[in-house]
Amino acid sequence: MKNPWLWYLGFLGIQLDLRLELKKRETIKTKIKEYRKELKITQEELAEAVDVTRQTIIALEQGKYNPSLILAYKVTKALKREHIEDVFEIENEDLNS
Amino acid sequence: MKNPWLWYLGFLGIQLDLRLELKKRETIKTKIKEYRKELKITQEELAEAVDVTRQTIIALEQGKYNPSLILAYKVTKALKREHIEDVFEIENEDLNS
DNA sequence: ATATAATGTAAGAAATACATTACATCATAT
DNA sequence: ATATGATGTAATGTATTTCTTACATTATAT
Repeated sequence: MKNPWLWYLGFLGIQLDLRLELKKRETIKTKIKEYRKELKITQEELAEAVDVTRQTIIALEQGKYNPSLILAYKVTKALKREHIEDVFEIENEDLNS
Repeated sequence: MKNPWLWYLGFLGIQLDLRLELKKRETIKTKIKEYRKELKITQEELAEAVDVTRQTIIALEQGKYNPSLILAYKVTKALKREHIEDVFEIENEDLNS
């Protein structure tokens, strides 16, 4: 990399990459943790109730991914909520992922 | 396969396999097609609106898979419905998949 | 202070949602 | 009767969810 302009372009590229990465991985805010604590159940118990691993619950609580509809529904019911949207807050920001 | 009992067991196994296969792939009834026709839009138009391919819309209309939450949400809004559950009817049968 | 329960992190394998391409069928209009 | 638009099927590839295993950290109780 001799040419500093090319180098700079590369740098911009990396920045863009990081932003896209954030945009993709970021949000899908959920109230799972909040509601789970209200019900005084552990991650493990919730996991068993909806038939996934504890890792999956952790990832969901941290908004790390976009769950399948059925899983979102099961979690909603396990947390005694009526609508999926009560637990998973989907915002316009998420809508370009 | 000389022993007919073994053969029969194998046969039962295949039957079970087929049933499980159905159970997995089957349902997730949706009203996508119904609501889409009400709005007089084509599969292609809906696909563009929610930013997936037409193949994906076809698969969803046929209940061929369990969409991601965000996709389910986008489709719900594109069809002018309030709740995801209005469009995707998740039933107890689906809950062991 | 230390054992134990609960939560978090990481990395790789497995399953499946979704994309892509190409072609087939069906309906409707001309 | 045939062109055209809308819908359906199939096969293969890519991306992301979910599982598995193992270990690290934090909270709680004794």
